[in-house]
Amino acid sequence: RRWRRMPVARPEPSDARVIAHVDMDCFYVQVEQRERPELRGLPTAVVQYNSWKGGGLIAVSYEARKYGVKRSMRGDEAKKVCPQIQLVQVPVARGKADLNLYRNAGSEVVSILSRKGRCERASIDEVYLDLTDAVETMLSENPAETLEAVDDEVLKSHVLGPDEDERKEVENVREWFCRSSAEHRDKLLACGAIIVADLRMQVLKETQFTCSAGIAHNKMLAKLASGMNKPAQQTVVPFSSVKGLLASLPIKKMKQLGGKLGNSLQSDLGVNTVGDLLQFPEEKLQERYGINTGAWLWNISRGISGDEVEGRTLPKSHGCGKNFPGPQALRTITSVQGWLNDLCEELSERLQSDFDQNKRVAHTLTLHARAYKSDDSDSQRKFPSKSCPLRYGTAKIQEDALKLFNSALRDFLGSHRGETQGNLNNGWGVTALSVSASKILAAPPGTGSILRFFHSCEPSSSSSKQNFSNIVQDSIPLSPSGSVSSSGLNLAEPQQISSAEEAKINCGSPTLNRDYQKRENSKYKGGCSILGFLQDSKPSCSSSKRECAEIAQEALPVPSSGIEDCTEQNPGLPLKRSPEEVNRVSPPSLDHNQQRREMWTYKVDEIDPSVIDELPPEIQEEVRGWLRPPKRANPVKRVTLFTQCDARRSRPLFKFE
DNA sequence: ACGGGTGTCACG
DNA sequence: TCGTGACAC
Repeated sequence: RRWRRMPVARPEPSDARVIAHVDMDCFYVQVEQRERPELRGLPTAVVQYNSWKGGGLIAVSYEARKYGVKRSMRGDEAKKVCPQIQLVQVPVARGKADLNLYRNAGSEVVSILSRKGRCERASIDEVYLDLTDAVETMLSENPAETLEAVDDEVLKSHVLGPDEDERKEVENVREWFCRSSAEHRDKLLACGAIIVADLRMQVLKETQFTCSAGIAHNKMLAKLASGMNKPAQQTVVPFSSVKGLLASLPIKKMKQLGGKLGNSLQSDLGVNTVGDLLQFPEEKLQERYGINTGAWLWNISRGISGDEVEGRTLPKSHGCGKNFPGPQALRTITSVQGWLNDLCEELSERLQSDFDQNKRVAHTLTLHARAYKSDDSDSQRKFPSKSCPLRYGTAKIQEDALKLFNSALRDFLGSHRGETQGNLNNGWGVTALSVSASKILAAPPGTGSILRFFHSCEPSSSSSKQNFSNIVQDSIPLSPSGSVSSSGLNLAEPQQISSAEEAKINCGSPTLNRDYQKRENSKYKGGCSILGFLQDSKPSCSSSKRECAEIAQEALPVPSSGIEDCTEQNPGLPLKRSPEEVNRVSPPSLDHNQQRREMWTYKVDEIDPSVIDELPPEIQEEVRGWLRPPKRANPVKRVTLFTQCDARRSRPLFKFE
């Protein structure tokens, strides 16, 4: 048995750190209660999809918990145990739950919590803070007076005592701080507690949300502590209390041990508490669970965890997905395509807003699905994930996602006698679909102007029947080399499955019920269609368009898809250049990545410096790093693009060869 | 046929 | 590298 996914053991830093974990209280409920204040104080739960058994609960207020309402109950069950419960539905968009409201609320909180110290967004409603520096300066500047000046509210914390059973707690941090036996480490935590209490108060004032927090010397203990006194309270774990705390702590309460590994520890080793783990020598644990996991287990049983707080307030990926349980399973390419289009549309919007807000672009598109095949006994067989370079623009993403799906479906069905034609299939059904965008990096400076430029060219309404570019795109034959993505996948459509439906794609009319099976594909809209059009432009298009296409290819930090590489359809234009011809700008960390280097082709010395100022501070720093010592390129002829749509600027933003 | 939808990470 | 699996909320 291999144990994957366990964190790698890292040595604890020599100096004591002050780490906080902040956890929003029943977050989705609070967000909904802020929207509808009349729900405040009432037993409330947030449900999604309430038509089947009242929907599934995903957040439960503390008032409702008193009645025994639990997460993962059905709405109907909740009504039984708590008839007066207020059930609020998650917003629905494009036929699926839309969590943007909560994501945005989470961002509000992060922006406040990140004011002090390094901040890691651990999930939509959880944050880790490294307050070591803040505490050290606080302690060095005014040791004792700080505490005098501090509001009493801010001094309220639960402080775990050293005794295992008798959880003697101190409520007032000042007393605890000033007690004679106080160690330096404890004073650090006390200051941390004050900072955290203050931050939580700011969160409450500015967002109306309450949260709970844990303050300790590492992430693991801070996380453990944040859940010990909820809601709206905070808990400190002094060093001297760690042993006693862990000794009696059920192993499954520890993060990462709530699943199979925790089960194995219980049933295979008879370990029920973290303390029980102490008996096992590191080698024994490594023998059974592997070097890394074994070492990690040995460490956490002693309260040792060196994981750093990553300074990251933004997500590393965006995904959209939906399940189609049981009878709802999708059984035709057409219905899959319909849903894929919806999912991709949402993803595209989220990518656009990530770009607008954070100046970041994603580089990889991945499709995941679950499917069954009834003919084979193996009912829930493994449906492979597939990925490809991500091209911006809704229509592009939709197109690529469908190709990924078809490619994966072919693998899934295997070399099988799958005489799948039309909408009839060999008993396959898709029970889950999702698309995600990853490898999100800072956009090269000026990308925004380019995107805006193309955006202004595009029709304002994305919901109108904008089939022009789709017709163009659909009519483009895949070149032999274009059908193979850079990752080596053959994404050519399985003709026997989809060609019939593909032909009908543009004839559909919108439906209200999203029943993609009965009606032909309802929506196959052009999103960023001009950009797509330009990227796909063929020799037949006008020369000015070809120029634009080239600009798009060259300037956007977005790979032209490996699926169909239109550069080969633009003969005579200098689309490909060797690295020696231009100074290419790319993040130093990716210097080894040949593929990515070829996508970014700015002349370092010709980037308008003012665009850098538009970037968020964290990204500015990175970008400035790329801009240092510009080496002189050989003189070349150039094409200059003036961005007419950017009225603020009179200078050309870019010059291209 | 279901906690759903998202997100992160280690590993081969 | 990509794809998988595990885990969490």
